[in-house]
Formats: sequence, C-alpha cells, structure tokens
Amino acid sequence: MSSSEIGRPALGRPGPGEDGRKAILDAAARAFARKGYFATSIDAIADELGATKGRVYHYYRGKAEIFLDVVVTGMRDLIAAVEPISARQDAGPGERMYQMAHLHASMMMLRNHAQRVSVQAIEMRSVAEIAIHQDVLADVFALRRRYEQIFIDVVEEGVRLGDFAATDSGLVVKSALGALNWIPIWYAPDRTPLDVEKVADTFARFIVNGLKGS
Amino acid sequence: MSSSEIGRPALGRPGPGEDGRKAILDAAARAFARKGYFATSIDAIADELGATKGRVYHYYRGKAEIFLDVVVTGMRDLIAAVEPISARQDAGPGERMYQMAHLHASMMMLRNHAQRVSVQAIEMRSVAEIAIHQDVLADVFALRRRYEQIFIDVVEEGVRLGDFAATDSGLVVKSALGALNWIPIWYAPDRTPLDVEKVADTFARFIVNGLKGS
DNA sequence: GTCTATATCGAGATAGAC
DNA sequence: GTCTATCTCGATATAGAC
Repeated sequence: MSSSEIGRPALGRPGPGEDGRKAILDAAARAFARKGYFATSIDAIADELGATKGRVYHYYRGKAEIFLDVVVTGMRDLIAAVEPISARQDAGPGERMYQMAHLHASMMMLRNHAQRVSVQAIEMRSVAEIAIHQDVLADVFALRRRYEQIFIDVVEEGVRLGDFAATDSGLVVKSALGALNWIPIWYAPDRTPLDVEKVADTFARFIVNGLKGS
Repeated sequence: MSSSEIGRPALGRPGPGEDGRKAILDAAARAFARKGYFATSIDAIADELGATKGRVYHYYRGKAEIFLDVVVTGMRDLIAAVEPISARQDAGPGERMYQMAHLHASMMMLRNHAQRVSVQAIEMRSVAEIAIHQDVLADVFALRRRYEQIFIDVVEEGVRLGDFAATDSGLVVKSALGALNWIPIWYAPDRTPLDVEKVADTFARFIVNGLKGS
C-alpha cells in the first residue's frame, strides 16, 4: 500500500492546507465526472471551484495528480464501506453478498461523481500523462485487486457451503462487479430520477440469484 | 434511423473509395481502443494505417467523424449478430437469453477493438467535438435503445411464461448488459489469455440464473 | 494563498505539390 | 489519392504581482 495510507493525501504538494485540497478534489470530481479527463481543463476545474488556475496549481502539480487523487479517494471510500460487511459473522454468504452488492450499487448512485471518475480511470492505464505516476497507479491496481478479492472470498465460501453453484469465482465476480460498475455510466441523478433503493435492491437480487444458480 | 442506413457509411466525405475508408476505420478502431479518443492523434491513426495524415483527411473531415463511424459500425455489427436470436421460435426465453448473452460476450472479446470504442462512446455525450454531430448521435442512441429493447422483450416474455422472476425488466436488462459491456474493460486478448468460450458460457449462465430467481 | 499575465507546445486541420 | 509543409489555437504549466 506504500504511498497511500489512510488519511494521507495520495498526491499533491506537501504541507498543510487539507481543506483547500479537499475543495479542489470535490470540484475536480464533479468536472471530471461531467466531461472526462481530457475534455476537462484546469480552467474548468477552477471555475467549478469558484477560483482561478493559480489556486489549483498551488495545491497540485498537475491535472494527472488531481485525477489520480480523486480516483484513490473514491476507491478507498468504496472499500471502507463494503469491506466490513464481508467479514460479518451473523449472516451467510448469500445475505452478505446481497448487502455488499446493495451498498456498492448505492455508492455508485449517491457518490456518483467520484465513482464515475474511478470507472474512467480503468481505461487510462496506457495514457502517458497518467502512466508516469507508476507509484500511485500501483496503489490503484492493488486497491482494485483487493476489492475483487473481497467478493471472491465470499463467493468461494458460498460455494463451499453449497449456497452458490460451483463456477469460476473470478469470472462470476467480474460479471457481478461489471453490472455494478456499469451503473455510473447510465445513472445520472438529474436525468434519471430513479429510486436509489429500488435500483440497488434489483441489482443485488439479480447478482445473488446469478450466483445461486438454478 | 435517417442517416445510418445499412451499407451506407454513417459519416465521411461522399464519393467512392469504400475500401480506403474501411482500412482507416480498422486502423482507427485499434488506435482508439488502445489509447482512447483524446489520447489518439490523427497522426497515430495514420501510423497504424501505414500512411500519413493526408490520407486520413482525404476520407474523413475530422477525428470525431472517424470515431463515430467506428462506433456506429460496431453497434450495427452487434445488433446484426444478436437480434436474429431473439426472434427464434424454436427456443424458450431462457435458452434464447443464454444464446444472446453468450454471443454478446463473444463479440466483446473477438471484436474487441470496435466494441471497446463503442463502450467509450457512451461517456462522450457531453464532449463538444462529439456533441456537434447531433444527427449521428441520435442514431447511436436509437441503436442502443433498440438493442436494449430486444433484451427487454425476451425478459418480459420469460416473466409472462413464468420462466423468469417478476421484476423491473428495464433494470435487470441494465444489470445484464452492464456485466457484458464491462468485458472489454478488463479483457485484453494479449494480457488475458482466457478461453473465450468459457468466459461467454460463465457470463451467460450467470445472467440467465439471475433472471430466473431462486 | 490567490490572482493575472505569459511562455510553450502538441495536435487538429488546411494548402498545395506530386 | 497521397504526401509534406504549415497555419492556428487551445490548454498546460509557470512567473511573478498583490
């Protein structure tokens, strides 16, 4: 996990000013979520913030750093929310998987900006500006692998207990997370006035049923 | 469907030279799939083609046009492959859904370049260069809606027949297509030496089970 | 810490030779 | 039809005033 301990900013210039950085992060998340990494200029982020470029460059060395900080923060939030559920002893794998999927789906809708940016990031491996930051990228990959493993462990426990049908656990987890990660791509809080709870419940039930088999 | 009748190029300068255009389309699909729309320069497309910018601009007015042509072509291919299955009379909804999902998954892997680009396109609605082409964008949306409707119809037939559990058919189709559309994001023919048939089968079974309920 | 210039440069697009 | 210049401009990033 090296450079991404909880609480420490993953990137950005050193020194204090945690609140200033946070405001930039939020503004950037909204801007990136709306237009994507390349179509979002630093000026656009500054506008969203109600400031000018100067402020942004005071806290961050460049656009790629801001982007990656949004991504890492979003992934940490997701893991911090979902991981505890996977370890609960009072529920079986089916019930835990339902709750994990339900919460993941909810986060995709309620924390839409940051999660949408995290999804974008997956396709940016090969972009030079981003690829430069090998260290942070390594953290991002590690976080993603760790998150997938949480789901894989629950699936395999379910298979052992006979609650889930036997299959390739890595692949079914990719199916399940694909369905969930796709949500930010079509869900837009303003254009799609859908009931968050209903969507989360439908997705979570679909996933658990898919794992149980027929 | 206006400007996108089958056989006619959706975009590009008028006149003959269908083969020249096709070669550009393939090269562009590979380049866009690798780096994404913005990180791919016209020079990079020309390189991939083994030519220079001049050739590209002879056939297309600009980068956005090439991109959208790749997208429309990819979506037409997908629909042309999957739609016939939905209409088959010799199989029930469960079996047809399995085959549709199986084929969709296979296309995501075997026609990886074009499909990866189509997935990218969904996030590009709001990008100015792309948004200019209202007419082609309308076609893209229509194609996507039509494709979703194919799946929705099969789901609703399955629910009527009691083969599938009753739910919001639009939402479960978004789950299913999310799982499938996510494939190009993690599947890379070179990095992921996975058995296409096995992946397609696992995904299709997961989806059909998810629809059947428990 | 925050702002207003401004340097710099990559890339889309065009003109015109061959 | 295909190429090689070349124009042009937007956006990153910096310098330095306040």
